[in-house]
Amino acid sequence: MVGAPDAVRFPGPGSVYLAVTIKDVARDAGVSIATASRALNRTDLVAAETRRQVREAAVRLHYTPHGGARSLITNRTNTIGVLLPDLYGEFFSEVMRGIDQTAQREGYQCIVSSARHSGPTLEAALRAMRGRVDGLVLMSPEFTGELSKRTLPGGFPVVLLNCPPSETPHDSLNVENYEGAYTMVQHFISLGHQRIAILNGAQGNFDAAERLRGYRAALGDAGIPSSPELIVPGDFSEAAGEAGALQLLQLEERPTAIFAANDGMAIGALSALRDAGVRVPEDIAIGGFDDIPMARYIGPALTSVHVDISALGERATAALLSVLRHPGRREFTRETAATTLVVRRSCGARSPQGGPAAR
Amino acid sequence: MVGAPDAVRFPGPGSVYLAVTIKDVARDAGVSIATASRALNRTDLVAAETRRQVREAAVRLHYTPHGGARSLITNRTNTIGVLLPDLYGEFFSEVMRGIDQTAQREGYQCIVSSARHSGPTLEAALRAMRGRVDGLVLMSPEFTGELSKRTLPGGFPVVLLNCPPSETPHDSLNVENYEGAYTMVQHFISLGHQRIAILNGAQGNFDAAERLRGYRAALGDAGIPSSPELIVPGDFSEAAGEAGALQLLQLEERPTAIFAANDGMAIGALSALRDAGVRVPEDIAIGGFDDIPMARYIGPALTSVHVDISALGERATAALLSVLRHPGRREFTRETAATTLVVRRSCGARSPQGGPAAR
DNA sequence: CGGAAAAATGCAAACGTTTACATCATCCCG
DNA sequence: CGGGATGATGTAAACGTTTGCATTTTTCCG
Repeated sequence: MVGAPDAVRFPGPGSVYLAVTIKDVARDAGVSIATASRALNRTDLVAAETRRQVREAAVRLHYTPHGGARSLITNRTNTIGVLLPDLYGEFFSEVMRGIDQTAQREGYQCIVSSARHSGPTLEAALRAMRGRVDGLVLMSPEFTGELSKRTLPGGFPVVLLNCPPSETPHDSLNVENYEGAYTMVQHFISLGHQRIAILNGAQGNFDAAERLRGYRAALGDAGIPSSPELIVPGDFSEAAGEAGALQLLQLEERPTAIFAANDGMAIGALSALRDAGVRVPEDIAIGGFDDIPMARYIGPALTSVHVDISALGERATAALLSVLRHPGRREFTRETAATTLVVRRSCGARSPQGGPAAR
Repeated sequence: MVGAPDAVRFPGPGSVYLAVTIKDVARDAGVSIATASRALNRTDLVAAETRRQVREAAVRLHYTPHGGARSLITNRTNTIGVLLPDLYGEFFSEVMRGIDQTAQREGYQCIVSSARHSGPTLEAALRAMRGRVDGLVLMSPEFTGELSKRTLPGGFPVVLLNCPPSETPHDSLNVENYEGAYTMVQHFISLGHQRIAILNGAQGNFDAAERLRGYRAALGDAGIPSSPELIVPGDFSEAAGEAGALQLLQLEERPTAIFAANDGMAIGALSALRDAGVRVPEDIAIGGFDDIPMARYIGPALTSVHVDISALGERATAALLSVLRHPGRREFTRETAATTLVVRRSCGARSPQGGPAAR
């Protein structure tokens, strides 16, 4: 151990601790900066003994490469940005799990930011990330092609997750919302239900719109007229589910089944019905969407449209990493994630199977 | 609009899109780099007209400052690192929400990483973040002072969230696990319960250990002998709660109350009891810990030890930012987050109040 | 032992910023 | 009209890396 690092980085409002640079390591190991760099990275270009010394010095001095400086020269940050609409509930925690897992496995970090839905904030978040990330996983049901033009440098690698389809040059991955909702409602119909309500998702939300479309189509195809009072607005929150269910209970002619556009609202609705003394599924059947891990544990166990949520994150990230690795390619993929109906007690089907095993 | 950017950054395995630098902006606006930089940052040093031109050029060219280059010279990244033990469930999503919200409000980004619990991976994650962040929020029930020594440069700003207490020079914030558990069990006792079981958290987890300690103390102080078969191991998952409850049902003398060390396990236990035809709270009372947002919506509504989860993230982040802003200071704070018992139906108390209003 | 090839290492440029300092233009006041 | 103060802008150094190229050292073979 030769000398102390030569520079004590001072209270620039960021940090106080003494910054040890590769220069310090080099000096300590008695080699040049270049050799130190090589010894720490592609180990084949340097003599074994030298490498050992450099490594030891690095450990001893607690050397940390300065990510910024490195990315400056290599033109890559090894970081992906993740932009989520908001960080509520189990759904997003699952998506993040998939993203982070995949990114980490491939040696990437994640910068995550959740945008309150307004356009300007989304834009601000996007701006703040540019220059710090190699690519973006963007999950925003309000994302438009126009916004893309305005905020993303042309050709910047982006994967759109659950965004409205647009003609923008990006890869995309979408849940089969329409199909899932259709199947769920069809299932209700096959059980004999005719009066089926929907707790709708947030206004202007693409997923919500698609699920509503599936609901309508299933009714239409079965020749069941849809009645407006059975379509109640919501926002994906438990509270909205509760409120929506109460509203439906007020109707002269109550629905016999309720399709909630996500599990959170289904759970809220279940709670409201329980409080009101309405039996599920005997009096009213309930179905949700997403099949969050908890769905199987609540009472009664929730019938839901299963989405492999963490796989969503994994696939989006994998797609992004693939773009990062093969930058020449200019084909834009449009993937979809299939859904499966998981029948449990809440819908009143006679012999509920378990559905996909829980994680 | 004068010219195209002079450099097309090429497929360094990171990115393809053409990188526009401040140099391009300067040329386009007909000024020097320095003036461009000033116009984009501290606006007072430059003539109004010049500023306008530079700004326009920046917008027109989709200029993005290179975060790395900037941090190189300013010695701050405006980014904080967040290290979470794992990304399961609503708890972490809530914590993240608090962290991200606070960070964003103060102009900081978050790099988040979840570490599988083994020591080496935690260390790797820590290493990967160094040099990219100004400070760290570290949530790891396995974090030890020894590990700190080995991985963190001396004086690096870190806030420990729910970590085992240690003598390391860092700020820390801990939930009052002991007190919360004590209160919960005491509540059971006040309701007349004598045979109270606990579904314990993960082995080696500090929070879990503290909650168990509170459980034991409450029993001891009430003169109730604790019996080993009422202490069942778990890991904070719903599945573990289910399994644990089943195990308790096998006992010759069943418990009359179950304290689950977190809400996830409580929900798993509820599910098991429901399937077994055991009524809650009449036959067995149940209490949880954390009071995740969903706790009030499940059936029966879950009595739980309320923790303001997102506030946990907020406070930790605020503490970190405060350190970043006042680097001279060498006092290390040890904050605790109080808990409150929220009585709902699952514990069988006669007149459950609502507890803190749900968000 | 000589010399060429191979291996190891060093030198220096470059990455995109910010900023201290120097320079230049402008203004104001005597 | 002169000159100092002020304001606007430019020049260049520095931040910590990586890497092409030059240089030195080692190895190997005849």
